[in-house]
Amino acid sequence: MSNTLQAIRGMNDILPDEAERWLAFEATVQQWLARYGYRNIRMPLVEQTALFRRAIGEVTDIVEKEMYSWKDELNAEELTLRPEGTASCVRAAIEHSLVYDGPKHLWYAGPMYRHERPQKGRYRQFHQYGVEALGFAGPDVDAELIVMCAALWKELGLTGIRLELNTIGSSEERARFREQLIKYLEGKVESLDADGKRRMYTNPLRVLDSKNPAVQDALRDAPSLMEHLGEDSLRHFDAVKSLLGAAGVEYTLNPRLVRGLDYYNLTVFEWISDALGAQGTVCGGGRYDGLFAQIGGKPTPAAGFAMGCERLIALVQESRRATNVAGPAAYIVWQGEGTGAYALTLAEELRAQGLAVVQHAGSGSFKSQMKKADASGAQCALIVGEDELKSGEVTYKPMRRAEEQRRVPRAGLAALLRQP
RNA sequence: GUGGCCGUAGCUCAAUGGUAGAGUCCUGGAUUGUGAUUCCAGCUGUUGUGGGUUCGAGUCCCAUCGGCCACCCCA
Repeated sequence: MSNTLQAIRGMNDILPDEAERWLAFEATVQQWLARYGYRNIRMPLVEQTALFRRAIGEVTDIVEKEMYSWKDELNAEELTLRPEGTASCVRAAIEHSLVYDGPKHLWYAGPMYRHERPQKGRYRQFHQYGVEALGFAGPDVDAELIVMCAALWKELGLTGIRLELNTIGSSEERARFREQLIKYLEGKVESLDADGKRRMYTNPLRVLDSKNPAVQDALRDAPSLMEHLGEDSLRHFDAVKSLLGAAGVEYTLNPRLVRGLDYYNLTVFEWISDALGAQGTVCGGGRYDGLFAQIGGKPTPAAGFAMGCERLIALVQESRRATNVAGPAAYIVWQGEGTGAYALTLAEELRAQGLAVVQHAGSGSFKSQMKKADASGAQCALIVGEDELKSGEVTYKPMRRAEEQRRVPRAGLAALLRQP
């Protein structure tokens, strides 16, 4: 394709058939958010690079190799296309003192950008819904966030999504554990793979998450984070677990779940499906009490999660038999001297009464117009010819049920079209 | 970023190294203004792109772009 332009790798066009599924999905999600009292916030797609470096962490995969960053020569600013939404959301909350008069429930949606090798369910531009509870310290919020996810899966008709849960304690507890872990890893250097060696000092907790069997073998006697947690952290986690139990939400504890962004503490979770291949995480989040202070705000507890639209819509599509999109109420077929204006005003009249009406556009024989009417999925064809024009009528021809066509006066058409 | 498989008509796919095809879609027709079935006819290609080997390349080789799968990572 030397001569033709195509979309950037990993950035997809969403064509009408699929876009309609997106609209249905988003309508469901937004109603669900409203029921939980979350309010919308919209942030720019571009932020200062420093925001993500500080929020997500210097040695995370996202910051190390996945960000679309560049220098805007016009203002000598280092900018980045957002790889996730939480950092922007918290930045906005600090900038506008959103939690000054109390905690806030917020949600946002939109594209995120990560320069990874594309794969099904993993794109360079992908879309998330993010849900953030800012200013709430208690475990009840963690539990509510998780419970509301479960409710959404149910509403979307999704089954087979499992919840993995863990606690990673406070940053102090993690720091102490980190030292112990590094000491342990130093004794096992020969058994680590390249990735493990690289991460040993920069991000040793992620070494625990390795899928390499040899590495896992070497980790058999590694110290566990859970044993390094203090009473407060354990109590918080117990409260989350017991609330989930009360709500009937099942989970599996995954002590190796540490998540890829540095800002998390205490509760972390992922919702995972096995129906999507290797990109099975459909939603992930947790508590991030340190983030506000980390990017220059007043210390403020917070928790949230993000879910991936592409992956969820793929699941919905798989689990639900294809719902046929409703066509317009009518397709106007017109032919003959002066019928164009008659058809146009008829269409506008019906639309003004809330009906979806497609008027045939362009040339085409009568037969081909009828074919288009059928292909549009319209409930009926409205035929306007010179005869109808003269008498001020319209020929009404139902297309989805066995019923004879008939001439009807223009006046009562809207009511007729509304009948099931 | 690493490794593997793949790329032919709008779509789904054929074609021993020897003339690029089918189905579908689309367009027109089967008595004047009637769709979805049927019948007839027609349109559709720089075989992703660029090189190379060969008398001859969709087919073999190299590069490149794109897709899929796994790793990695996460939504």
